[in-house]
This record gives sequence, structure tokens and C-alpha cells, in this order.
Amino acid sequence: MSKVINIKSVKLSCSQCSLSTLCLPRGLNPEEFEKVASIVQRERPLQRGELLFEIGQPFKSLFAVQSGSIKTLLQTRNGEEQIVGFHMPGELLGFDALGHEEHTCSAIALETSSICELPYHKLNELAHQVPGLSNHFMHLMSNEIADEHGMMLMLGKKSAEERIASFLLSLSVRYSKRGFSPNQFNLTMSRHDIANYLGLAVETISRCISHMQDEGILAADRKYINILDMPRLRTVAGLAERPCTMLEEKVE
Amino acid sequence: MSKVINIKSVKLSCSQCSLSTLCLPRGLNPEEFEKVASIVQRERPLQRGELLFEIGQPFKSLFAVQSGSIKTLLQTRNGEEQIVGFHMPGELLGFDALGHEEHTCSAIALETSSICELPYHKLNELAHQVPGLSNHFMHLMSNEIADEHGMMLMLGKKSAEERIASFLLSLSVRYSKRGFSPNQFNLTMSRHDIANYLGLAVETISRCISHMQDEGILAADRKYINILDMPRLRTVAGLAERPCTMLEEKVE
DNA sequence: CGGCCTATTGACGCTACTCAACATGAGTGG
DNA sequence: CCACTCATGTTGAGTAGCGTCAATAGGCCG
Repeated sequence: MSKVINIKSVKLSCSQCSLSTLCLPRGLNPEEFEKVASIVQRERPLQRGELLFEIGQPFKSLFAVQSGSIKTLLQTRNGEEQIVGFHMPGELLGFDALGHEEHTCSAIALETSSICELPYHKLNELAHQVPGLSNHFMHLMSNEIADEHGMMLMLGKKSAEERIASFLLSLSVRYSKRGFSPNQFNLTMSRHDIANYLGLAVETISRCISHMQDEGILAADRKYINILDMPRLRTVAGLAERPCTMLEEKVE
Repeated sequence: MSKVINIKSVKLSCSQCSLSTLCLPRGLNPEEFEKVASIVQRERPLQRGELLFEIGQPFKSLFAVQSGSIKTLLQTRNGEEQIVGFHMPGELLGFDALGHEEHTCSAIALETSSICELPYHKLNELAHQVPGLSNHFMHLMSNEIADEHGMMLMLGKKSAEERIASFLLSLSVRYSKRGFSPNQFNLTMSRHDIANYLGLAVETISRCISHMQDEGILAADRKYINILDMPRLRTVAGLAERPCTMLEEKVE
């Protein structure tokens, strides 16, 4: 939206990238920083729908989203799919593959996306020279585990509307951390993707979003989301400390 | 069941523990092995229902189950709980806390359990001396992430019966890896815990298990499970390669 | 033996899915 | 430029699966 990116700037090094505080450890000295930055590879950007890696491929690298967004998904032999994550700039992908030597999920671009590749064997070499590097990745993995516990809570206990509200809040927080508005943003994924991720039907997504519009909590026009009443959205998401009475306001 | 453990054997070192191949890296030389083993602490066994750690407590150690079993769970301010894992001997706990400096879930003993404590700051010191140690833990974390993706698939896409069948299969595989029968075992958790973990109601667990008994797939008597027809259990779990027709056998 | 907790079974209802029709926007070719 | 198609999203009607409520049975412990 606010930045024009030309082809050359894709070759941006980590030192010019505002997201390096998310991908790389804090507190590296310039020399260490440059060591890590030097192993990062960048290919041409992925187009919408293109595969970054596929389930079963040998694991060679971790990937960081520099711009755009990526979904990761499982596929079963029945042809079912389950989206297990949406990844936005500054976030790393591929941790699930590290223990298996091969990818356990596929990664697909949701829009045109620039990706940084971090070859794992080089990371391993650097780990001996740059103290705190393995720790940094262990922290990221730990956060991913904790986040997925949160998803299990969503899928196991929350209602459709709670899931959607929580999902929008999660996006809001993540956009906000990247310097974008927490209230207005464009979804990069389809309703189908959201439904799949949240364990719901597409129609349920539409209906709940319409309902929250009627309630004045948000305004939505296809991909565009405008959160009008953040506190109530938090209440619907089940994050309020007070007992959840708002949905019964009109009853009786 | 098959082993009598007296009080002194609780002081068992890693070198005598048959599970050390699960907790600790393979391929350590005896010297390295002893270094790692020397930092492992063991307290008195936990009794059923006792807390190993609680959500919000500062993170100091990883824990390994030596005997017994542990459940980990999230708690929300609404008083909801979501069990996020069951841990059996040889499995490690606490990876979710590593990135937060504090525990993001609570751990409770399902039965009398012996636990090994691995102080994190000592592990970190050893990481410099024992190559492959951080890698080992990253592998374990990676596996946990991949497993949780599988749980998201369960909770997002599978029916009640598929979830229960998958759950029993998962236990079967894990018991089997530990030298126990894959067909007969005792559940260490209650129906309530299973229901919570799988995002179902207790009654649904009972009904599905009864139904699978009627179908001759398994025999169950409270905690005791006897899997009579493993292939069909796999089919019900949705793991069969052939289209899933078995549930329609009797229809029309 | 009595009380309590866990598990099972049945009846009923609600949430969210399925099926279907329709609307809207994007992309394509004449 | 418009007409056409296709993909995506919205809305409605009917329904199935699973949750809730309730009653009962069985095991465990004092």
C-alpha cells in the first residue's frame, strides 16, 4: 500500500530490512549480524498459488516471509486439506520439518510474495560462531508450539463466532506489530481458506461476518475488514474478563 | 504393571534408564552421556492430580517423564480448560515455555509418576560442550510442532468416531514403541480428559467406544482397551488408502 | 454398607453443515 | 466497449451430528 517496491529492492539485504528484528536474534553485534545475513538467499518472488515447498520434500532450509503472505497446509490421502498456518512478513516457516528431514506440510503463496531462504546446514555452522543463534530459533519454535496450543483451544472449545473473532484479532495484532493499522486491513486469504483453517464451513464464515456487521462490531467488504468496536470484538472472541453477556443483550 | 519399582530405584541414573534413547540424543560418547546425565535431577514421585508446573510460573527446566503419565492443559479466564497433550515415559515437557520465560500451560500427573528435571541453564552450558545437544532438542520441538498440526487436522476435520479411533491408535503406537502391547493397554486418563482433549463431550466418547465394541473393533472395560481389529480401527480413523466404506456396510 | 465419582445410555435440541440459488467482481475475447 | 464465463462470496431452507440434560449402573474408598 504505502511502499513501492521495484525489482532491485528485492535484493535487499537483512541490514536494510525492517523485519530483521523478527527473523534474527536481537543483540547481535554488526559482525555477527553480517555473518548471518550473508547466508540468506533470495529467489524471484512467488506468484499467488505457487508452492514454496511441498509435503514430503527433503528439508534443506528454513524460510522467512519478507513480503506477501503464505499458507501452510496438511494433505491427507482422502484428499482432505487442513490449513495449519498463515504466515506474514517477518515470520519463519519450516520448523515442523526439522525433526523429520522432510517437510510435513506444504507452503503456498496467497499473493505475490518475497521469501528469504536460510539454508539449514549453514545455520548449523554459524550456530557455533554466533552464540544465541540456536537459542533464538528455539524461542521461535517454542512460540509456535504455544500458538498451536491456542489453536487447539480454538478448535476444541470455541464456537464459530468466537473463532472468527479470535482470528480477526490475531490478524489485527500481527498487522499492528508490523506498523499497519490494527483496525483496517485486507485479508490475503479467501473465505474458503479461513473456513478451512478454523474448522468451519465457508457459509458459516459469511454468516458470522454478516452478523458482526449487523451488530456494528465491524464493517466488511469482501477482503476489506474494518474493525469498528475492538472491545466488543474481544468480548465475542471470549477474551473479556467479565462474564460474556453481550450476546444476550437483546434476549427477553 | 510388569515392574516393581522400589524407592531406591527412583534414583536411577540415565545410564540405567531404558528410555534415555528417547530423551537424550543418540550417538553420544560415554563421556558426553555422563555429562548430560549428571545435570538431571529427580524429586520424589508425583501423586495423581499433583501439579508438576503451573501456567504463569517462571520457566526453569524441561521435564522428562520417567514413569507414569502427565497431562498438559491451558486454562482460560472463563474457567474453560483445554488439554493440549498427554505425555508418557520418555517424552519431554515444557518446550512451550522456552520462548516466554514462563509456562504457558499447566502439567498435572494422571497417576503416580516419576519425573526427571533438566535445568535449562545447565542444558545451555552443556550445549557448548556437547555438540548435537541443541539439535536434539530442536528435533524434539519440531516433532511436537508436526504432531500439533496433526491435532489441528483432527479437531478441524475429523468426526467424533475418527478422532477417538485416531487417539487410540496414537496410544497404541506409543505403547508399542515402549515395549508394551499395541493391542491391549490401560488408559491412564479419564473419559472426561479424553473428551476435553478431542474437543468432544464425555457422552460422545462413551457412545463411540460402545459403537466400536458392537462392531467388534475393540473390547473396552472402563480403562482397559483391547484392540481386536487393528485394520478396521485404522479405517475408522481415516487412515485407510481405500475409500472409507465400512461405516455404510449395514445401510440399505 | 453407604456415599461419591466415573461411566453408560436415552431423549431432545441446537449449532453448524449441506445443498441450492443468487449476487458480485475479475478476467477474457469479440 | 460489452457480453460471456468463471471464481468467490452471500443468503436461505432443511438436516445431521454432536452437545446438553437427566437417569441409572458400576467401581472405589472410608
